[in-house]
Amino acid sequence: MGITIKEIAKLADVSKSTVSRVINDSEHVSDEARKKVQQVIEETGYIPNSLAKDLQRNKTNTIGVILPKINTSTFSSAVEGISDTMHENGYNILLTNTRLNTKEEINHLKLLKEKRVRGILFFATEVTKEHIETLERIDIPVVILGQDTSDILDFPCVIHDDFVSAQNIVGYLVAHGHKNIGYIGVEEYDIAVGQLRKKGYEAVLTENNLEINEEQIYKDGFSMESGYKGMLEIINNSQKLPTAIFAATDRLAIGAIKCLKDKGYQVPEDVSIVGIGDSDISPLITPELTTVRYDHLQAGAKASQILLNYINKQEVTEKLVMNSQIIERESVKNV
Amino acid sequence: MGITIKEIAKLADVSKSTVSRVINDSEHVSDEARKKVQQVIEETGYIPNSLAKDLQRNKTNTIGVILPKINTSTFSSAVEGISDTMHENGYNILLTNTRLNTKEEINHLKLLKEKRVRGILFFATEVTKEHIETLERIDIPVVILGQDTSDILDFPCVIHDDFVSAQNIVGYLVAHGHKNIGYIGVEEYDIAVGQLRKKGYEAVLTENNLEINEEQIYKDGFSMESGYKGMLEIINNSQKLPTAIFAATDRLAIGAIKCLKDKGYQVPEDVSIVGIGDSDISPLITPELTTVRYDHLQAGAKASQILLNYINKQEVTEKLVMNSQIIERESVKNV
DNA sequence: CTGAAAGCGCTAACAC
DNA sequence: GTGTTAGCGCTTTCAG
Repeated sequence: MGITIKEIAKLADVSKSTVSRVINDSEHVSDEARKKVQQVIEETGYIPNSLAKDLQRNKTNTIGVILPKINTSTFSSAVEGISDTMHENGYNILLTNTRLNTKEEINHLKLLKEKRVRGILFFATEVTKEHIETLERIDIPVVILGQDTSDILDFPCVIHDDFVSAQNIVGYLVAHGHKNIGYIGVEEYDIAVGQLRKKGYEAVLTENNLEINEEQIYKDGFSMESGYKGMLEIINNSQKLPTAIFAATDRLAIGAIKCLKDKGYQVPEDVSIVGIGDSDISPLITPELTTVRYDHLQAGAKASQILLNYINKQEVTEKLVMNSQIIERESVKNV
Repeated sequence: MGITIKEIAKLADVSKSTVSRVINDSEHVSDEARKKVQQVIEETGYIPNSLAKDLQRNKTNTIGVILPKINTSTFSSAVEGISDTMHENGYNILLTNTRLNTKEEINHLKLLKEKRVRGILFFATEVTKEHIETLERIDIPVVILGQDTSDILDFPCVIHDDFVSAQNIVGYLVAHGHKNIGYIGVEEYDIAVGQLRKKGYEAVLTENNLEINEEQIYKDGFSMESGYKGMLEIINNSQKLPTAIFAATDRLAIGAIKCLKDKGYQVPEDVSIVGIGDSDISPLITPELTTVRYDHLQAGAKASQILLNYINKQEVTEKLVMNSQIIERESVKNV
């Protein structure tokens, strides 16, 4: 059963209250009593039960984190950032992984409420009516990461500006003389990655009076394989191969590069490629990938800070747009 | 404050017990009562407080995970595996990150005890007397990952056989004709990575009557930069460049490759390189890295299963050695 | 400075 | 089938 405060009290010949006081570093305890209690604690190896404490206090020091996947550099970096700043502030992290199953998110939200977490960091993909309803009901500070929910939800969010990033990097391609640019992205249920990045791409093409060629647009999942398959489709379906490809994520870009190599094309000599995200792999592949850097660790840290402020009823940034920058490497050539 | 079981009881015009029964899917509740209670719960959005429940039951369904870093493919994959199998079995994960600070481990252990986690998955690096003492005192099922603690600790562990893996991959180098093989590793306070892998390397050289050349041995941290620096040192200090390098981890190997390239050497034409770990980056770099595959996701899953058995007082594998295999890619040439 | 007592929200006998 | 009761281990008034 484990030893309790009551037994410590008995052994130290004081009351529970006194033991509680020394545990919680309260003043108003005589040195003598404190010493005795500490000694007993030391001897017995007593470790207080925070369930009881949290119940009584009606608050925990646990932060819930909901993410769709963990073994990916985006999320694990963000979690590292979260973990850093939460640890510094005395909070622990309860991790829940929806494994890309959006339906599960609602359950995870409820689970975290059951645990009475003090706040939630929610890596959102899509946000349905049911999400909104649950989020509002649970009455826990939440910060949304990765999706701009500022006009549908009354919670702070921290995002990268996907539309602008896509514009920038596609603009970079245009500036390098590319006029025929293909697109490999993900399904559009994902607002940030699926829709915004595609729209940024389209905006730049339209702006520059370049043709948007449907058979050079491909959308599927997030995996490297999707990137590979996308590139393959574009190769097979194109009358004329695009001179450049904008991939919505680095991972996709890497898959595409692999495909091009397999098919005997050279990157960037035959086809230039860019991505978004600056995955840790990107500088290591050949050619090193030109991309847009998103600092996920920093995003995690910032989001944590916002959540902390929220919890402490301080002023809160409603929408933090992380800035991003183009990282020029080797996968684009002038044309 | 949140709504409680008591209020649900009142609204549904039944007792707390009945509400508790329907929440916990107990039989012995009339359909009528159940329906009424469920309706009230639905209407109010009531979500039970698991702190109270866990306190009363004297058990939680959360598992503590202690790791030294999260944004690395080794750990995030392991956590993915853990998360998968724990989720399937109705457990949640409390993550604690020591950020490579070994001294912190003891505190994290205590913290998890406070939270009364049901079991702990502990990614160990070194295991000191204090560790042992704490581990034994907290009286919680623990499974150790990454270090063979079978003769000092009475807890199950799951490991990769680092000695044998190192032997195998260095043997592979020897089989390809290499006689002058350098080593880039990590400090030896880390038993598995620092000591065992080095010993495996030395064993093979000795066995084959090859010279162990101290200026071609370098030890430092785990980062890519360490690999780079290590390679640089070896280049600078060697009378004659080794024909092959065994790096204790893929990350180190990748750093070393980068250095070689920067210095104008070709891999594997000038120097062959191998690593251990099969990081997800390894097949993507140029040249693709020949290495030993460790399946960390699987290791996480297996360790979880062992922990679960331990918790349920079923029989437990005391020491699970995950097998590993050489993945032949492009970074080694015959000499 | 210290102890007694009440109670956090819930479960689990035990009666009815 | 259902309600009553007694805590789980702790904090927190409130007296003394």
